[in-house]
Amino acid sequence: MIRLSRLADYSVVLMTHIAGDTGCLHTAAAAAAATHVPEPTAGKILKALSRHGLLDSQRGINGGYTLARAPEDISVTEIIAAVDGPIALTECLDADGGACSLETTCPTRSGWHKINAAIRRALDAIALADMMDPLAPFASLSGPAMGATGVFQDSSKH
Amino acid sequence: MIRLSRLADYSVVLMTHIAGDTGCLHTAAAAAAATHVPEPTAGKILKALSRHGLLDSQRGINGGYTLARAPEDISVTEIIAAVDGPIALTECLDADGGACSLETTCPTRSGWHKINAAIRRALDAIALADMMDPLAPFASLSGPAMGATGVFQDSSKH
DNA sequence: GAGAAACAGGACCAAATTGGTCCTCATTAT
DNA sequence: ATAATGAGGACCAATTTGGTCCTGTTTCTC
Repeated sequence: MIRLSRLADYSVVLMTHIAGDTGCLHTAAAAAAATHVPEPTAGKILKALSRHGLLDSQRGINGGYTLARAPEDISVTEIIAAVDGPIALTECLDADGGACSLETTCPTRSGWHKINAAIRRALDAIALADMMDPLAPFASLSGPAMGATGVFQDSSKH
Repeated sequence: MIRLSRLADYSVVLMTHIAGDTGCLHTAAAAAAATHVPEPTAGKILKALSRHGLLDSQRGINGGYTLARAPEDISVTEIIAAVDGPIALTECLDADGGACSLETTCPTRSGWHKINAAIRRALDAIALADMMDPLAPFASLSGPAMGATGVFQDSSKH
């Protein structure tokens, strides 16, 4: 129903892997092997992440990648956006939002904006660090107000 | 970054249109014309919505569609799911979740589950009625707890 | 009872997007 | 100097999406 691109998925997996061992460099080949992401694709993703400032890269022999920031300071949104471009649930929400011919009449547009913002915020609040620790997921987010909404509490069905 | 299919977008627009005039039947052709959705595609979508119990259909001459329930009782999630299938942000979250070869080792899987649930809940909470009234968007949701989180408050950037 | 208008369901095709591959260049340590 | 590694971009293949069409079936009107 809502689809995240495979590249975006890969990029989070790769970032999580690299975050799992900070302090040493990870080559593209090694990261690909560890995560089972096809190597050329992993290379492509890592380049993109580096270009967007989420990874620091070191060239030359013995080069590789490290996290540019602490895992707590990297949001899932940033990772996905680096690979896939910015959030846009529907076409008319894209960048300049000009393409939609229904612009003036479309009664749902403002509704989509709200939904878009809601999802963006949900993802913004999740840091790479939260993806790494399956036992205490999103504990850092569960302040009193947040916890009360239930939005971040996993459904028992899952 | 996160993409909703065009069909899903159309389906919400169509539902909103029909919800705008309950009590009279809307033919596929008329709804298509009013919303500027290509007619054959609109027909396809309306059939799907009807099949999933979101619309009631009346056959024969003078036939058409009406809402099966009140706009307040139809969630955006249902509409999208009727057209696109159930939410699944990443492949490994799909139905039986068997396809992912990293299943046992993948450190991000539980993280995705959480994100998936969060987004699902955000959408579940939004009813068709909320899409129709751009001036008081999601007012019904803004109970004290919900309002406090800010999740549903539109960013000022938008 | 016949015909027209509308939905039901599914087959099918075209095109856009995605994602994967490869090639060449730049950088750096040994 | 050479080998290993990242940077960047061109390119191709295939999946997915979305749009069209055709053949029923139902029901109202004349």
